[in-house]
Parts: sequence; structure tokens; C-alpha cells
Amino acid sequence: MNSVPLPVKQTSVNIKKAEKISKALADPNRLQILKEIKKKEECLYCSDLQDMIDLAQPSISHHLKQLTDTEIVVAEKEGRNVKYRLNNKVLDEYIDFLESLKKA
Amino acid sequence: MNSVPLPVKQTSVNIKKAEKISKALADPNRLQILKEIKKKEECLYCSDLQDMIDLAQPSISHHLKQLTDTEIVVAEKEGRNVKYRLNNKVLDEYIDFLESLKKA
DNA sequence: TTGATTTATTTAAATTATTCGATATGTTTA
DNA sequence: TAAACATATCGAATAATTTAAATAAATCAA
Repeated sequence: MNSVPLPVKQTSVNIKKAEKISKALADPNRLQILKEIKKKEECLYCSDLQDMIDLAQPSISHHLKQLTDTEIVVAEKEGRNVKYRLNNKVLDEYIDFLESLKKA
Repeated sequence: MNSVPLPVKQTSVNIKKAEKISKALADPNRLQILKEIKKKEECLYCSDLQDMIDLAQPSISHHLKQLTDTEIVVAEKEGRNVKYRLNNKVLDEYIDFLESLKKA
């Protein structure tokens, strides 16, 4: 009866991207890092994490890379430190993708 | 100045649960399954998936188990078939967790 | 410039995840 | 009951991820 197809909301996150973001979130240490980033006033230095997470420095660096590769976390160089902050935009786009899995 | 701590919204999804759900979502075949579940009117039979996903039956069964273990997908036995449907509640709780990672 | 500090990369080992063939279990139908 | 069908489990091979030691690169401070 309804010959006009219902518009399907398109998100900017496709399956490939959603897979990458999900993978980035699929580790307790990386989730902990995200929580620590939230706690900090504006952003967080990599070195802060060494006190909070029981991993060697290269491992923390590796996990931060997973997060920045998906752009869910953004790194800003500041002298010899690196500041990390959450990228709300990417997180929101990922959430949109998840919402789009629900029935209309 | 503010001696009363701000209430922090608690989600029912903690880091451990979020890790599990993220892992369940961190695979292109499982994301495809979720999309196919959405497409179907109410739910989807396991056997439907064999036409849509290029994997052997045991692999599809394995992926469905990953999804049902997190309860993001619910399985209902119906004769010799099994019906699968999305559990909006768990998905919403996961989304709440993700929202809680953002700054207040 | 030298030494200390912060973060990243490389490499290798250990762990975990994915896949499928074989087979088992449960259900329907003849 | 026997055959057919749908799904699940087991076991083994392969692939991907995590971890840390060693080391590199970049920056700061003396």
C-alpha cells in the first residue's frame, strides 16, 4: 500500500567503522583509559595513566593508539607530553549506528 | 565551593559488561547479523542467516552465541527453529554507558 | 651538548578469537 | 520408528590481539 519507501536514517558509521570502534572499546584497559580521560578537567596526559593502569608503558601506548586510530580519542602534542581527549562527535556517531540497529 | 558532590549517573553496565558487549559487536559478521535481525518484521530464524552470511553453519551458531551471551540478542526456541530478536533494553543500557563517558 | 623525561616503535611470546569438519542433540514428518 | 531437518558442541588449525623488553625518537633542562 505504501509505495513510497520509508526513509532509512543513514549514519556516518558503517559496519566496517562500527567494527573498528567496537574493537577499540572491547578491552577493559581501554575502557578504563576512557574513564580516566573523563575524570580529568579537560584532558589527560599519557604519563598520568601509568599511575592508574597496571601495565607497562609500551602497552599503554599501544592501547592509546587503538583509541586514537578510531578517532574516538584525539591526541594533541604539547611539548614532550601528549594530551588526550574524547572525541564526542565520533562517540555520538557510533551511538547513532547502534540506535539504527533498533526497529523503526 | 561546591561541597555537595555532583550526582554521577550510574549505568547498569559496568566496565566488565561494556567490554563483553563491545566484544560481541566487534566482528563484521555479528554486526551483519544484527542488521538482518532489524530487517525482519519481528525476528529472524537462524537458518535465514545461512543465505545471507558466507560462513559455515557452526560459525554462524558461534556468532549467535556471542550475541546471546551478552543478552543483546534473545533466542526463543520455536519447534526445531530458533527465533532471534534484538534486546533493546541491553542496547540502551550499553548506549547509556557510552554516554556516561562524555563530560558532564 | 649532555642527560633526563616522555612517548612511540619493533619484535617476540603468550593468549584469545575465528573458522570449519565431524558429530551430537532435539524436533518434526513420513 | 526412521529419515530429514535445524541448531549446538567439540576439536583442531589458523589468525588476531595483548603484553613487555629493548630500543628509538623527540623534547626539555642543566
